Amino acid sequence: MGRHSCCYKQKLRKGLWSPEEDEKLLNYITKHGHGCWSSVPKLAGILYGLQRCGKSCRLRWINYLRPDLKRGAFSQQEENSIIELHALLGNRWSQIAAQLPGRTDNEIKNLWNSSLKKKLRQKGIDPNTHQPLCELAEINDKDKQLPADDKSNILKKTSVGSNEVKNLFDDTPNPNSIPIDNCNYHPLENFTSTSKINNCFIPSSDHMVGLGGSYLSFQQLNYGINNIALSPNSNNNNNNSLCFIPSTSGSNSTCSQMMSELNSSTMYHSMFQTAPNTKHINPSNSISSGDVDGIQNWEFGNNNASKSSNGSSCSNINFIDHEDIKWSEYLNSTTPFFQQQHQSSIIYNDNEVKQEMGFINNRDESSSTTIWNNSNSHHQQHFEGANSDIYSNKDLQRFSLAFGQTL
DNA sequence: AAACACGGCAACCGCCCCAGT
DNA sequence: CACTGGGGCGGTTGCCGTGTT
Repeated sequence: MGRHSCCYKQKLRKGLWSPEEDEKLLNYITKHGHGCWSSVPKLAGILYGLQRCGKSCRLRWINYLRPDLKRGAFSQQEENSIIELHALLGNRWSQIAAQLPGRTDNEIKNLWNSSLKKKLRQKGIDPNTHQPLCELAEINDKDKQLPADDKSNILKKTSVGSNEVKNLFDDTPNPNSIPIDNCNYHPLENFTSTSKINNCFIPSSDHMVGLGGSYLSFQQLNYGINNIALSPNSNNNNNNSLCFIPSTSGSNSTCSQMMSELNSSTMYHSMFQTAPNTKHINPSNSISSGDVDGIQNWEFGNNNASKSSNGSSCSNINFIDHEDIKWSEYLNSTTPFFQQQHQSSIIYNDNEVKQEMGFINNRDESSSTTIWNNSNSHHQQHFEGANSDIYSNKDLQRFSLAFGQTL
């Protein structure tokens, strides 16, 4: 390709900017604005004798001269935010920078490459996947062992059934797994090579008065969702994001509240609203807004038998039948997670899910976003200004199976 | 004191996307 | 529809200061 056209000009300087050059560029942009960057060197060259190409001027302005830049070292909070955002967005430095006022993508990229990556590795976390290093090693080993046919048939193996579902909630070591010292986490074999979505963004139910539970249950989710956002990560096919968006048309205040919280969540916007290629999927038939309080009953299956949870009867609403929601057509062609067929009506109640999944909801901030990371340690990290739960890969896999039945 | 290693950082390079023609 | 140029982005390079041997 060669150098950019604007740099073919003769006598254009390269390398570090001198204070004099900074002053020339600053004076020019202060008085005239930058406008078309390619014209900056022409005009600034005439007016101030600046001998730089447009690209160089743009970079210098954005990364150094811009008046709204925050100087100095990154705070611990900023570092944490970068790590968390990187887990969601990958190497989309500009999008990460958009969430950190006064910081540039270049700055963040440098920090990541020089410091944060090492810190994560020291903690035993792979900086690319944000998963435990031992888990990754095991996944890779397993993938190498899988014959091609097995890989292509993995989804068939995960077709919904009580036993399979139960297995998904089983964290006990796989007897066939490769032992790794000091690693007590064993990935879910059926999903390791088909994971396409690494983040699942689920609105919180902190304000779900009367529904019980301080986290979003399947039934609540199922009731309130009529929109899905998928945010493919072009840089990392295994780090896509998915969001269940609550109904905005439902008559109940819970859904409105959830939507309001979603809209005020910077995390949500960074993941979906500002992310390129985000697809919002509106089902052709929205979910009817029935009596929320009526959805108290809920059946769940296990290896032995189905049983009912507490609550009154629930004859009208169980899971939304997948035929009522036309997500499946789309999702079938989007992510293997949702290629599962609607085969059973296994549903878990809140306590069952909470217990089985080991969620320990000890959030002490009423308005925070919580991330359960990929490990089974239930480590939580908090964001400000949001009120949502983000479940990542492993947990999403479990959710997905359950949702797969309804989609 | 000199050589070397390392980390932080600024800037460049190459590519992609998109609007205009 | 194809081409072109500008803007933007992520990867990479190389300089420089500091610490270590």
